[in-house]
Amino acid sequence: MKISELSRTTGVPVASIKYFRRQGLLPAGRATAATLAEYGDEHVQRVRLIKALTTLGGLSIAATRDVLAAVDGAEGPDGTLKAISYALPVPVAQAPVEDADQEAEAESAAAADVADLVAAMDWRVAAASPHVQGLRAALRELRRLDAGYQPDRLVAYAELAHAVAGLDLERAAGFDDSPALAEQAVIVLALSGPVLELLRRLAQEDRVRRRMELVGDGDDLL
Amino acid sequence: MKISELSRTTGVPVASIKYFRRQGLLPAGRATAATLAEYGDEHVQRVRLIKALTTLGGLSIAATRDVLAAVDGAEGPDGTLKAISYALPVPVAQAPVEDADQEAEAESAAAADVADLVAAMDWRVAAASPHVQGLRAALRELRRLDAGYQPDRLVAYAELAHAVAGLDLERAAGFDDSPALAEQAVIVLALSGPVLELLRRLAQEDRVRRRMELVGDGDDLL
DNA sequence: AGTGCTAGATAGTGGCAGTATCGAGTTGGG
DNA sequence: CCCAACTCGATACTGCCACTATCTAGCACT
Repeated sequence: MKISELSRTTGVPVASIKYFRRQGLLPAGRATAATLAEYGDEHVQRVRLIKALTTLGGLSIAATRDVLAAVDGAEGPDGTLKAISYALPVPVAQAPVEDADQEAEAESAAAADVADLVAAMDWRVAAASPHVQGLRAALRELRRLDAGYQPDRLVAYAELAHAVAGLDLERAAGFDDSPALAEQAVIVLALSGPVLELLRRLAQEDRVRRRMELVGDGDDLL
Repeated sequence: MKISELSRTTGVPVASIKYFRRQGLLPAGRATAATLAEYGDEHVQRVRLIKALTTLGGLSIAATRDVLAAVDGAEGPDGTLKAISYALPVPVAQAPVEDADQEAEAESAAAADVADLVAAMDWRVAAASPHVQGLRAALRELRRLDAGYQPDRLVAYAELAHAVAGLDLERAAGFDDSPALAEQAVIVLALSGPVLELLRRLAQEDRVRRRMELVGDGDDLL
Protein backbone atom coordinates (compact mmCIF):
# COMPACT_ATOMS: atom_id res chain seq x y z
CA MET A 1 0.00 0.00 0.00
CA LYS A 2 1.30 3.45 -0.91
CA ILE A 3 1.29 6.35 1.48
CA SER A 4 -1.63 7.94 -0.28
CA GLU A 5 -3.68 4.80 0.31
CA LEU A 6 -2.58 4.69 3.93
CA SER A 7 -3.76 8.25 4.17
CA ARG A 8 -7.09 7.46 2.58
CA THR A 9 -7.91 4.44 4.71
CA THR A 10 -7.02 6.17 7.96
CA GLY A 11 -8.34 9.62 7.11
CA VAL A 12 -5.04 11.19 8.16
CA PRO A 13 -3.32 13.60 5.74
CA VAL A 14 -0.13 12.43 4.07
CA ALA A 15 1.79 15.32 5.58
CA SER A 16 0.72 14.26 9.07
CA ILE A 17 1.78 10.68 8.45
CA LYS A 18 5.20 11.91 7.38
CA TYR A 19 5.31 14.04 10.49
CA PHE A 20 4.57 11.03 12.68
CA ARG A 21 7.41 9.22 10.94
CA ARG A 22 9.83 12.02 11.67
CA GLN A 23 8.77 12.10 15.31
CA GLY A 24 9.42 8.41 15.64
CA LEU A 25 5.80 7.41 16.27
CA LEU A 26 5.53 5.35 13.14
CA PRO A 27 8.03 2.88 11.64
CA ALA A 28 9.13 3.50 8.08
CA GLY A 29 7.54 1.57 5.30
CA ARG A 30 9.46 -1.15 3.50
CA ALA A 31 11.43 0.79 0.90
CA THR A 32 11.02 -0.63 -2.58
CA ALA A 33 13.00 2.10 -4.28
CA ALA A 34 14.67 5.38 -3.42
CA THR A 35 11.40 7.23 -3.56
CA LEU A 36 8.87 4.52 -2.85
CA ALA A 37 7.88 2.49 0.16
CA GLU A 38 5.30 -0.13 0.94
CA TYR A 39 3.02 0.12 3.99
CA GLY A 40 0.97 -2.64 5.55
CA ASP A 41 -1.94 -3.24 7.89
CA GLU A 42 0.29 -2.69 10.89
CA HIS A 43 0.82 0.87 9.69
CA VAL A 44 -2.89 1.41 9.37
CA GLN A 45 -3.42 0.19 12.92
CA ARG A 46 -0.53 2.25 14.22
CA VAL A 47 -1.79 5.43 12.61
CA ARG A 48 -5.23 4.86 14.06
CA LEU A 49 -3.72 4.24 17.46
CA ILE A 50 -1.72 7.45 17.26
CA LYS A 51 -4.82 9.36 16.32
CA ALA A 52 -6.81 7.82 19.14
CA LEU A 53 -4.13 8.53 21.73
CA THR A 54 -3.75 12.14 20.69
CA THR A 55 -7.36 13.10 20.09
CA LEU A 56 -9.23 10.84 22.52
CA GLY A 57 -6.50 10.37 25.05
CA GLY A 58 -5.33 13.95 24.78
CA LEU A 59 -1.68 12.91 24.70
CA SER A 60 0.98 15.12 23.18
CA ILE A 61 3.15 13.79 20.40
CA ALA A 62 6.04 13.36 22.83
CA ALA A 63 3.89 11.45 25.33
CA THR A 64 2.52 9.30 22.55
CA ARG A 65 6.04 8.46 21.49
CA ASP A 66 6.90 7.35 25.02
CA VAL A 67 3.79 5.22 25.30
CA LEU A 68 4.37 3.58 21.94
CA ALA A 69 7.98 2.92 22.89
CA ALA A 70 6.67 1.08 25.94
CA VAL A 71 4.36 -0.88 23.68
CA ASP A 72 7.15 -1.85 21.32
CA GLY A 73 9.67 -2.60 24.02
CA ALA A 74 7.29 -4.88 25.86
CA GLU A 75 8.82 -7.68 27.90
CA GLY A 76 6.11 -9.95 29.18
CA PRO A 77 2.50 -8.98 29.88
CA ASP A 78 2.98 -7.58 33.39
CA GLY A 79 6.11 -5.64 32.53
CA THR A 80 4.26 -4.12 29.64
CA LEU A 81 1.42 -3.05 31.86
CA LYS A 82 3.79 -1.35 34.26
CA ALA A 83 5.73 0.36 31.48
CA ILE A 84 2.58 1.72 29.92
CA SER A 85 1.19 2.79 33.27
CA TYR A 86 4.30 4.85 33.92
CA ALA A 87 4.60 6.19 30.40
CA LEU A 88 1.15 7.72 30.49
CA PRO A 89 1.34 11.38 31.42
CA VAL A 90 -0.14 12.56 34.69
CA PRO A 91 -2.86 15.13 34.12
CA VAL A 92 -1.48 17.70 36.52
CA ALA A 93 1.37 20.12 36.20
CA GLN A 94 3.19 19.54 39.46
CA ALA A 95 4.76 22.90 40.15
CA PRO A 96 6.14 22.92 43.70
CA VAL A 97 5.35 26.66 44.00
CA GLU A 98 7.12 27.14 47.36
CA ASP A 99 5.78 30.50 48.34
CA ALA A 100 4.70 31.48 51.80
CA ASP A 101 4.38 29.40 54.95
CA GLN A 102 0.74 28.57 54.43
CA GLU A 103 1.77 26.99 51.16
CA ALA A 104 4.16 24.67 52.93
CA GLU A 105 1.36 23.82 55.32
CA ALA A 106 -1.00 22.94 52.47
CA GLU A 107 1.82 20.97 50.91
CA SER A 108 2.44 18.76 53.90
CA ALA A 109 -1.26 18.42 54.65
CA ALA A 110 -1.82 17.18 51.11
CA ALA A 111 1.07 14.75 51.48
CA ALA A 112 -0.49 13.45 54.66
CA ASP A 113 -3.85 13.08 52.94
CA VAL A 114 -2.26 10.95 50.25
CA ALA A 115 -0.39 8.83 52.76
CA ASP A 116 -3.56 8.26 54.79
CA LEU A 117 -5.49 7.36 51.69
CA VAL A 118 -2.92 4.88 50.49
CA ALA A 119 -2.82 3.31 53.92
CA ALA A 120 -6.61 3.14 54.15
CA MET A 121 -6.85 1.50 50.73
CA ASP A 122 -3.84 -0.71 51.38
CA TRP A 123 -2.46 0.29 48.02
CA ARG A 124 1.03 -0.63 47.01
CA VAL A 125 2.44 2.30 45.13
CA ALA A 126 5.91 3.76 44.83
CA ALA A 127 6.63 6.78 46.99
CA ALA A 128 8.20 8.40 43.94
CA SER A 129 5.33 7.44 41.64
CA PRO A 130 4.26 10.26 39.35
CA HIS A 131 0.68 9.47 40.27
CA VAL A 132 1.41 10.11 43.92
CA GLN A 133 3.13 13.37 43.06
CA GLY A 134 0.23 14.42 40.89
CA LEU A 135 -2.37 13.59 43.51
CA ARG A 136 -0.44 15.54 46.11
CA ALA A 137 -0.33 18.55 43.82
CA ALA A 138 -4.03 18.28 43.09
CA LEU A 139 -5.02 18.02 46.74
CA ARG A 140 -2.76 20.92 47.61
CA GLU A 141 -4.47 23.14 45.06
CA LEU A 142 -7.88 22.12 46.30
CA ARG A 143 -6.87 22.95 49.84
CA ARG A 144 -5.74 26.37 48.72
CA LEU A 145 -9.22 26.83 47.31
CA ASP A 146 -10.79 25.78 50.60
CA ALA A 147 -12.30 22.84 48.81
CA GLY A 148 -10.38 19.96 50.27
CA TYR A 149 -11.88 16.52 50.52
CA GLN A 150 -12.67 15.03 53.87
CA PRO A 151 -10.77 11.76 54.23
CA ASP A 152 -13.85 9.57 54.12
CA ARG A 153 -15.05 11.25 50.97
CA LEU A 154 -11.70 10.79 49.35
CA VAL A 155 -11.81 7.13 50.28
CA ALA A 156 -15.22 6.84 48.67
CA TYR A 157 -13.81 8.18 45.41
CA ALA A 158 -10.79 5.94 45.76
CA GLU A 159 -12.97 2.87 46.10
CA LEU A 160 -14.77 3.70 42.91
CA ALA A 161 -11.46 4.33 41.18
CA HIS A 162 -10.24 0.99 42.44
CA ALA A 163 -13.28 -0.70 40.96
CA VAL A 164 -12.70 0.99 37.61
CA ALA A 165 -9.06 -0.04 37.61
CA GLY A 166 -10.23 -3.56 38.31
CA LEU A 167 -12.41 -3.52 35.21
CA ASP A 168 -9.55 -2.09 33.16
CA LEU A 169 -6.97 -4.60 34.23
CA GLU A 170 -9.33 -7.49 33.84
CA ARG A 171 -9.95 -6.37 30.30
CA ALA A 172 -6.29 -5.73 29.53
CA ALA A 173 -5.33 -9.12 30.94
CA GLY A 174 -7.89 -10.75 28.68
CA PHE A 175 -5.58 -10.08 25.77
CA ASP A 176 -2.59 -11.73 27.42
CA ASP A 177 -1.81 -14.22 24.71
CA SER A 178 -2.71 -12.17 21.72
CA PRO A 179 0.15 -10.90 19.59
CA ALA A 180 -1.35 -7.44 19.92
CA LEU A 181 -1.37 -7.61 23.72
CA ALA A 182 0.54 -4.43 24.34
CA GLU A 183 -1.46 -2.50 21.83
CA GLN A 184 -4.78 -3.52 23.32
CA ALA A 185 -3.44 -2.86 26.79
CA VAL A 186 -2.47 0.67 25.91
CA ILE A 187 -5.90 1.24 24.45
CA VAL A 188 -7.56 0.07 27.62
CA LEU A 189 -5.25 1.87 30.02
CA ALA A 190 -5.01 5.14 28.13
CA LEU A 191 -8.47 5.49 26.71
CA SER A 192 -10.74 4.24 29.45
CA GLY A 193 -10.01 7.48 31.30
CA PRO A 194 -11.65 9.71 28.70
CA VAL A 195 -14.53 7.27 28.30
CA LEU A 196 -15.07 7.23 32.03
CA GLU A 197 -14.95 11.00 32.10
CA LEU A 198 -17.60 11.16 29.41
CA LEU A 199 -19.78 8.71 31.30
CA ARG A 200 -19.33 10.77 34.45
CA ARG A 201 -20.47 13.86 32.58
CA LEU A 202 -23.45 12.04 31.21
CA ALA A 203 -24.36 10.76 34.66
CA GLN A 204 -23.88 14.26 36.01
CA GLU A 205 -26.27 15.61 33.42
CA ASP A 206 -28.85 13.00 34.38
CA ARG A 207 -28.58 13.80 38.06
CA VAL A 208 -28.77 17.53 37.50
CA ARG A 209 -31.90 17.12 35.38
CA ARG A 210 -33.53 14.99 38.00
CA ARG A 211 -32.67 17.51 40.68
CA MET A 212 -34.25 20.24 38.64
CA GLU A 213 -37.33 18.12 38.18
CA LEU A 214 -37.81 19.95 34.94
CA VAL A 215 -37.37 16.85 32.94
CA GLY A 216 -38.79 18.22 29.71
CA ASP A 217 -36.97 21.50 29.88
CA GLY A 218 -37.35 22.15 26.17
CA ASP A 219 -34.70 19.64 25.24
CA ASP A 220 -35.37 16.42 23.40
CA LEU A 221 -34.30 13.55 25.54
CA LEU A 222 -32.55 10.32 24.76
CA MET B 1 -4.37 45.36 47.94
CA LYS B 2 -2.24 46.33 44.97
CA ILE B 3 -1.68 44.10 41.98
CA SER B 4 1.81 43.25 43.15
CA GLU B 5 0.40 41.97 46.43
CA LEU B 6 -2.28 40.03 44.61
CA SER B 7 0.51 38.52 42.58
CA ARG B 8 2.52 37.65 45.67
CA THR B 9 -0.29 36.00 47.61
CA THR B 10 -1.44 33.92 44.66
CA GLY B 11 1.96 33.15 43.21
CA VAL B 12 0.79 34.25 39.77
CA PRO B 13 2.92 36.79 37.84
CA VAL B 14 1.54 40.29 37.44
CA ALA B 15 1.64 39.98 33.68
CA SER B 16 -0.53 36.87 33.85
CA ILE B 17 -3.05 38.58 36.08
CA LYS B 18 -3.29 41.38 33.59
CA TYR B 19 -3.72 38.81 30.86
CA PHE B 20 -6.61 37.21 32.72
CA ARG B 21 -8.18 40.63 33.00
CA ARG B 22 -7.92 41.22 29.29
CA GLN B 23 -9.45 37.84 28.57
CA GLY B 24 -12.38 38.62 30.81
CA LEU B 25 -11.64 35.96 33.42
CA LEU B 26 -11.08 38.43 36.19
CA PRO B 27 -13.09 41.54 37.09
CA ALA B 28 -11.16 44.80 37.26
CA GLY B 29 -10.10 46.12 40.61
CA ARG B 30 -11.83 49.13 42.11
CA ALA B 31 -10.03 52.04 40.46
CA THR B 32 -8.80 54.60 42.95
CA ALA B 33 -7.00 56.67 40.33
CA ALA B 34 -6.14 56.59 36.68
CA THR B 35 -3.26 54.26 37.27
CA LEU B 36 -4.18 52.54 40.47
CA ALA B 37 -6.75 49.98 41.51
CA GLU B 38 -7.63 48.16 44.66
CA TYR B 39 -8.07 44.37 44.73
CA GLY B 40 -9.78 42.32 47.40
CA ASP B 41 -10.10 38.78 48.68
CA GLU B 42 -12.54 37.94 45.92
CA HIS B 43 -9.77 38.61 43.43
CA VAL B 44 -7.42 36.33 45.28
CA GLN B 45 -10.00 33.57 45.23
CA ARG B 46 -10.78 34.15 41.58
CA VAL B 47 -7.16 34.02 40.53
CA ARG B 48 -6.69 30.80 42.43
CA LEU B 49 -9.80 29.38 40.81
CA ILE B 50 -8.53 30.32 37.36
CA LYS B 51 -5.21 28.68 38.09
CA ALA B 52 -6.89 25.54 39.37
CA LEU B 53 -9.20 25.28 36.38
CA THR B 54 -6.41 25.74 33.86
CA THR B 55 -3.68 23.66 35.48
CA LEU B 56 -5.65 21.01 37.36
CA GLY B 57 -8.73 21.01 35.23
CA GLY B 58 -6.79 21.39 32.01
CA LEU B 59 -9.21 24.00 30.68
CA SER B 60 -8.19 26.49 28.04
CA ILE B 61 -8.49 30.19 28.75
CA ALA B 62 -11.58 30.36 26.55
CA ALA B 63 -13.24 27.42 28.30
CA THR B 64 -12.40 28.90 31.68
CA ARG B 65 -14.07 32.12 30.63
CA ASP B 66 -17.23 30.26 29.69
CA VAL B 67 -17.30 28.37 32.94
CA LEU B 68 -16.73 31.47 35.01
CA ALA B 69 -19.46 33.25 33.06
CA ALA B 70 -21.80 30.44 34.09
CA VAL B 71 -20.66 30.90 37.68
CA ASP B 72 -21.32 34.62 37.61
CA GLY B 73 -24.59 34.40 35.74
CA ALA B 74 -25.95 31.84 38.13
CA GLU B 75 -29.72 31.78 38.62
CA GLY B 76 -30.63 29.43 41.41
CA PRO B 77 -28.64 26.42 42.53
CA ASP B 78 -29.95 23.91 40.00
CA GLY B 79 -29.70 26.29 37.08
CA THR B 80 -26.14 26.97 38.06
CA LEU B 81 -25.35 23.30 38.10
CA LYS B 82 -26.78 22.82 34.65
CA ALA B 83 -25.01 25.87 33.25
CA ILE B 84 -21.67 24.72 34.61
CA SER B 85 -22.22 21.19 33.44
CA TYR B 86 -22.76 22.43 29.90
CA ALA B 87 -20.00 25.01 29.98
CA LEU B 88 -17.35 22.44 30.80
CA PRO B 89 -15.58 21.30 27.66
CA VAL B 90 -15.98 17.74 26.50
CA PRO B 91 -12.64 15.93 26.39
CA VAL B 92 -13.01 14.68 22.82
CA ALA B 93 -12.64 16.42 19.52
CA GLN B 94 -15.79 15.32 17.76
CA ALA B 95 -14.73 15.29 14.13
CA PRO B 96 -17.39 13.56 12.05
CA VAL B 97 -14.72 12.22 9.67
CA GLU B 98 -17.18 10.86 7.07
CA ASP B 99 -14.90 8.70 5.03
CA ALA B 100 -15.73 5.30 3.70
CA ASP B 101 -18.76 3.10 4.30
CA GLN B 102 -17.24 1.24 7.20
CA GLU B 103 -16.88 4.58 8.93
CA ALA B 104 -20.58 5.21 8.62
CA GLU B 105 -21.14 1.75 10.02
CA ALA B 106 -18.94 2.43 13.05
CA GLU B 107 -20.70 5.75 13.44
CA SER B 108 -24.19 4.30 13.64
CA ALA B 109 -23.04 1.37 15.75
CA ALA B 110 -21.56 3.80 18.25
CA ALA B 111 -24.77 5.80 18.25
CA ALA B 112 -26.71 2.64 18.96
CA ASP B 113 -24.31 1.76 21.79
CA VAL B 114 -24.94 5.11 23.40
CA ALA B 115 -28.69 4.83 23.00
CA ASP B 116 -28.69 1.36 24.53
CA LEU B 117 -26.56 2.51 27.41
CA VAL B 118 -28.75 5.47 28.18
CA ALA B 119 -31.80 3.26 28.07
CA ALA B 120 -30.20 0.64 30.29
CA MET B 121 -29.19 3.23 32.85
CA ASP B 122 -32.48 5.09 32.54
CA TRP B 123 -30.55 8.32 32.19
CA ARG B 124 -32.29 11.49 31.20
CA VAL B 125 -29.98 13.35 28.91
CA ALA B 126 -30.56 15.61 25.94
CA ALA B 127 -30.16 14.03 22.53
CA ALA B 128 -28.12 17.07 21.52
CA SER B 129 -26.01 17.02 24.69
CA PRO B 130 -22.31 17.55 24.03
CA HIS B 131 -21.61 14.64 26.35
CA VAL B 132 -23.65 12.33 24.16
CA GLN B 133 -21.85 13.58 21.07
CA GLY B 134 -18.51 13.09 22.73
CA LEU B 135 -19.28 9.60 23.91
CA ARG B 136 -20.45 8.65 20.44
CA ALA B 137 -17.20 9.94 18.97
CA ALA B 138 -15.15 8.08 21.57
CA LEU B 139 -16.93 4.78 21.03
CA ARG B 140 -16.64 5.18 17.28
CA GLU B 141 -12.87 5.58 17.52
CA LEU B 142 -12.59 2.59 19.80
CA ARG B 143 -14.58 0.52 17.34
CA ARG B 144 -12.24 1.55 14.56
CA LEU B 145 -9.41 0.23 16.72
CA ASP B 146 -11.26 -3.05 17.23
CA ALA B 147 -11.42 -2.27 20.91
CA GLY B 148 -15.09 -1.61 21.43
CA TYR B 149 -16.77 -2.25 24.73
CA GLN B 150 -19.27 -5.01 25.09
CA PRO B 151 -22.57 -3.54 26.28
CA ASP B 152 -22.45 -5.13 29.72
CA ARG B 153 -18.93 -3.86 30.27
CA LEU B 154 -19.94 -0.39 29.26
CA VAL B 155 -22.82 -0.55 31.70
CA ALA B 156 -20.42 -1.57 34.46
CA TYR B 157 -18.35 1.54 33.81
CA ALA B 158 -21.49 3.63 33.61
CA GLU B 159 -22.64 2.43 36.98
CA LEU B 160 -19.38 3.48 38.55
CA ALA B 161 -19.59 6.82 36.79
CA HIS B 162 -23.10 7.22 38.10
CA ALA B 163 -21.88 6.59 41.63
CA VAL B 164 -19.13 9.16 41.24
CA ALA B 165 -21.58 11.72 39.90
CA GLY B 166 -23.72 11.00 42.94
CA LEU B 167 -20.84 11.86 45.25
CA ASP B 168 -20.12 15.00 43.27
CA LEU B 169 -23.66 16.29 43.24
CA GLU B 170 -24.16 15.50 46.89
CA ARG B 171 -21.10 17.52 47.65
CA ALA B 172 -22.02 20.39 45.36
CA ALA B 173 -25.51 20.50 46.80
CA GLY B 174 -24.06 20.78 50.28
CA PHE B 175 -23.07 24.33 49.45
CA ASP B 176 -26.57 25.32 48.36
CA ASP B 177 -27.05 28.25 50.66
CA SER B 178 -23.55 29.57 50.71
CA PRO B 179 -22.85 32.79 48.86
CA ALA B 180 -20.04 30.98 47.09
CA LEU B 181 -22.32 28.18 45.91
CA ALA B 182 -21.51 28.49 42.26
CA GLU B 183 -17.82 28.70 42.90
CA GLN B 184 -17.74 25.60 45.03
CA ALA B 185 -19.96 23.83 42.53
CA VAL B 186 -17.60 24.54 39.70
CA ILE B 187 -14.72 23.27 41.77
CA VAL B 188 -16.50 20.03 42.47
CA LEU B 189 -17.81 19.51 38.96
CA ALA B 190 -14.68 20.54 37.09
CA LEU B 191 -11.94 19.26 39.34
CA SER B 192 -13.26 15.95 40.58
CA GLY B 193 -12.56 14.57 37.12
CA PRO B 194 -8.80 15.04 37.33
CA VAL B 195 -8.75 13.85 40.93
CA LEU B 196 -10.66 10.75 39.96
CA GLU B 197 -8.28 10.17 37.08
CA LEU B 198 -5.33 10.39 39.44
CA LEU B 199 -6.97 7.94 41.83
CA ARG B 200 -7.64 5.62 38.95
CA ARG B 201 -3.99 5.72 37.98
CA LEU B 202 -2.93 5.06 41.52
CA ALA B 203 -5.31 2.14 41.77
CA GLN B 204 -4.01 0.91 38.45
CA GLU B 205 -0.47 1.02 39.73
CA ASP B 206 -1.48 -0.96 42.81
CA ARG B 207 -3.21 -3.62 40.75
CA VAL B 208 -0.34 -3.93 38.33
CA ARG B 209 2.14 -4.34 41.18
CA ARG B 210 0.03 -7.01 42.77
CA ARG B 211 -0.27 -8.82 39.47
CA MET B 212 3.47 -8.79 39.09
CA GLU B 213 3.84 -10.14 42.61
CA LEU B 214 7.14 -8.35 42.66
CA VAL B 215 6.05 -6.09 45.43
CA GLY B 216 9.49 -4.86 46.36
CA ASP B 217 10.64 -4.30 42.84
CA GLY B 218 13.37 -1.91 43.89
CA ASP B 219 10.96 0.94 44.55
CA ASP B 220 10.24 2.34 47.96
CA LEU B 221 6.58 1.92 48.66
CA LEU B 222 4.04 4.18 50.29
C1' DA C 1 8.65 11.48 -23.09
C1' DG C 2 5.60 13.12 -20.09
C1' DT C 3 2.43 13.09 -16.28
C1' DG C 4 1.76 11.84 -11.69
C1' DC C 5 3.19 9.97 -7.74
C1' DT C 6 6.89 9.21 -3.99
C1' DA C 7 10.66 9.98 -0.31
C1' DG C 8 13.08 12.91 2.68
C1' DA C 9 14.51 17.50 4.09
C1' DT C 10 13.58 22.15 5.38
C1' DA C 11 10.82 25.90 6.16
C1' DG C 12 6.48 28.08 7.18
C1' DT C 13 1.73 28.53 9.49
C1' DG C 14 -1.72 29.29 13.03
C1' DG C 15 -3.24 28.97 17.59
C1' DC C 16 -2.42 29.47 22.34
C1' DA C 17 -0.68 31.19 26.70
C1' DG C 18 1.67 33.97 28.34
C1' DT C 19 5.63 37.82 28.70
C1' DA C 20 7.80 42.30 27.64
C1' DT C 21 7.75 46.93 26.65
C1' DC C 22 5.87 51.49 26.50
C1' DG C 23 3.74 55.98 27.54
C1' DA C 24 1.20 58.24 30.85
C1' DG C 25 -0.01 58.83 35.46
C1' DT C 26 0.52 58.27 40.89
C1' DT C 27 2.54 57.86 45.28
C1' DG C 28 5.47 57.52 49.26
C1' DG C 29 10.00 58.57 51.41
C1' DG C 30 13.54 62.03 52.07
C1' DC D 1 8.79 69.37 46.45
C1' DC D 2 11.16 65.80 43.93
C1' DC D 3 12.19 61.49 42.22
C1' DA D 4 12.46 56.55 42.27
C1' DA D 5 9.32 52.96 42.37
C1' DC D 6 5.22 51.54 41.25
C1' DT D 7 0.69 51.23 38.55
C1' DC D 8 -2.53 51.36 34.57
C1' DG D 9 -3.98 49.85 29.87
C1' DA D 10 -2.58 48.93 25.23
C1' DT D 11 0.28 46.75 21.94
C1' DA D 12 3.80 43.83 20.49
C1' DC D 13 6.63 40.04 20.99
C1' DT D 14 8.04 35.14 22.36
C1' DG D 15 8.06 30.11 22.69
C1' DC D 16 5.90 25.98 22.05
C1' DC D 17 3.27 22.80 19.54
C1' DA D 18 1.09 20.25 15.87
C1' DC D 19 0.86 20.29 11.84
C1' DT D 20 1.26 21.90 6.59
C1' DA D 21 3.64 23.47 2.43
C1' DT D 22 7.33 23.54 -0.58
C1' DC D 23 11.28 21.81 -2.71
C1' DT D 24 14.54 18.48 -4.87
C1' DA D 25 15.31 14.28 -6.74
C1' DG D 26 13.79 9.89 -8.20
C1' DC D 27 10.52 6.17 -9.86
C1' DA D 28 6.67 4.19 -12.93
C1' DC D 29 3.12 3.64 -15.81
C1' DT D 30 1.45 4.76 -20.60
